[in-house]
Amino acid sequence: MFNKRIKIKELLLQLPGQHDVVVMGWVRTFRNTQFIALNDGSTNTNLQVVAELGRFDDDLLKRITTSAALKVTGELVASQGKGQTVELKASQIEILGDSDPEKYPLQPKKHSLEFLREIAHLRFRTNTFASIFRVRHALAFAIHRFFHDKGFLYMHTPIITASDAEGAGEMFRVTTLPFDQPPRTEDGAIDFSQDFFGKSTNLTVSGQLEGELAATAFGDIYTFGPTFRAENSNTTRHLAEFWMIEPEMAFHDLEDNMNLAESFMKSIIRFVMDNNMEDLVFLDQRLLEEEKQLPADKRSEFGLLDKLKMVVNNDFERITYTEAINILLESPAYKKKKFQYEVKWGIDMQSEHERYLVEKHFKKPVIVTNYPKDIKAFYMRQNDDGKTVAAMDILAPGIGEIVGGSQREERFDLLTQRMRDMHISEEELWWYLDTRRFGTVPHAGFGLGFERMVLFVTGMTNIRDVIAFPRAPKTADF
RNA sequence: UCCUCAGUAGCUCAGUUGGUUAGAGCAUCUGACUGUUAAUCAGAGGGUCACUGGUUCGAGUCCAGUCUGAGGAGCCA
Repeated sequence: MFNKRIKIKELLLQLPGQHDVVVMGWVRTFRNTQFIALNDGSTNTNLQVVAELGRFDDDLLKRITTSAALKVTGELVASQGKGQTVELKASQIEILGDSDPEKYPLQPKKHSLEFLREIAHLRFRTNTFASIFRVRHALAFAIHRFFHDKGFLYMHTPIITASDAEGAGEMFRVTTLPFDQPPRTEDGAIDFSQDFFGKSTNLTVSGQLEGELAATAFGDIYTFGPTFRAENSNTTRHLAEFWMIEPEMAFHDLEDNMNLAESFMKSIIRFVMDNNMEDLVFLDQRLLEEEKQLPADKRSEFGLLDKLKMVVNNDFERITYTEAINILLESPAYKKKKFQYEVKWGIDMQSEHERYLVEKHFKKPVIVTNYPKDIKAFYMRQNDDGKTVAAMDILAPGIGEIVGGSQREERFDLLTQRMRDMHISEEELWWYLDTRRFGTVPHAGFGLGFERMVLFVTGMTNIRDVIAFPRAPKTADF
């Protein structure tokens, strides 16, 4: 029977005097053969368990080592010590699972994030990662709540797809064909008609096209699922397997889209501030400590909490691509030739340009709209100027692009023309084009990289630290 | 994939111009102490200096290649 157990987060709120309290958790430290710091993952605040001298056998005390799992029964009493108001005076201590101190790699001290990445299966037992993953959970929950409250339908779009026309990068192939001796057609090509699905298939790079199908029946839908990109990207903000949120709304234009994206981001950040303040305070302090190591000019201008408050309480800056280029052209950075890459209308902005806009010029999230059509995807709605499309990217300080979206091209002729220009097969996407054949409507949507959002809210800087078991080039452990 | 930097004890790191037996703090183990807060004090054990090859009388140190990691860039969310 484990259900008498009370979680430490809940117990710490209670008044002293209760008897027969049962807690279970893992030992963080055991000080002075008397004081056990016990953690059960419900909060970073440890419960101090007091094993009074002489009350327990030496054999038992020796087994109370870092990360051993314990069941403790006792009385909640006011603490005589300074670090806590209440503590648990143990009457019974049971070792549920031993932890060999010679082999257990975590110590009660600061570890580097690089080292913890190598032992990702144990890093949840550190305060930093416990806070990150509680915040990650809260964000995921807040996302579902936000859309549910607005009457959106949660769609599960396929993970295996036969379409390679989504145009969002390299894909992972899915096949059951033997890779050493695949069947061949007469002209020597691999014969996918003999493969499991009877055609060439891949892991999805986006659920958007399927999302549009659902949106043109339900009105408002969203997807929230895993996404796979086989790009050889070795950066702090790319993964081969990541989670993406893709809302798609019928009867929405670009402005509706921006309004939704902005209120969405603010709403989920506010939810975390309302429900996980302890974790945010911890992460705020962690960031402050970490940045003390950096030279003054490399430090963030604001602390984590200040940054989040600012985002929630202020409107995002909204500018067009053309305005963005003009700001860059008139910037001191440009005049002093600080940019490595050329700035002129028509370029795909580089990281340094986006950084300048967000971190130097506006110092808050920026929504850039109406990009040149030549640098954007085929499905984005063409503007009347003939040069730009109704796209919008939200750029966040320290992260870069966090949201990418657009109003979709709902006009059949313009869409198919664009597909021909960009050599995208109309035959293969016949089902997608059907939405434009039968009751087409203005609609819009966006994609938000979930891990990038978690980075932003936790103040972490490497995306591999905000997903439990990161998949990236040469990395698929655990 | 490209550029830069790094790889020395379980962890974090020092190691001089190439020169005898490679060091420190923390962790671990042993003992002491006991209202501690990453407890403290004393002692002990712990190393294929990433790997392969080369230069040299002699390589942790110099050179080449490989692997791994970090930061930046590209691709993007």
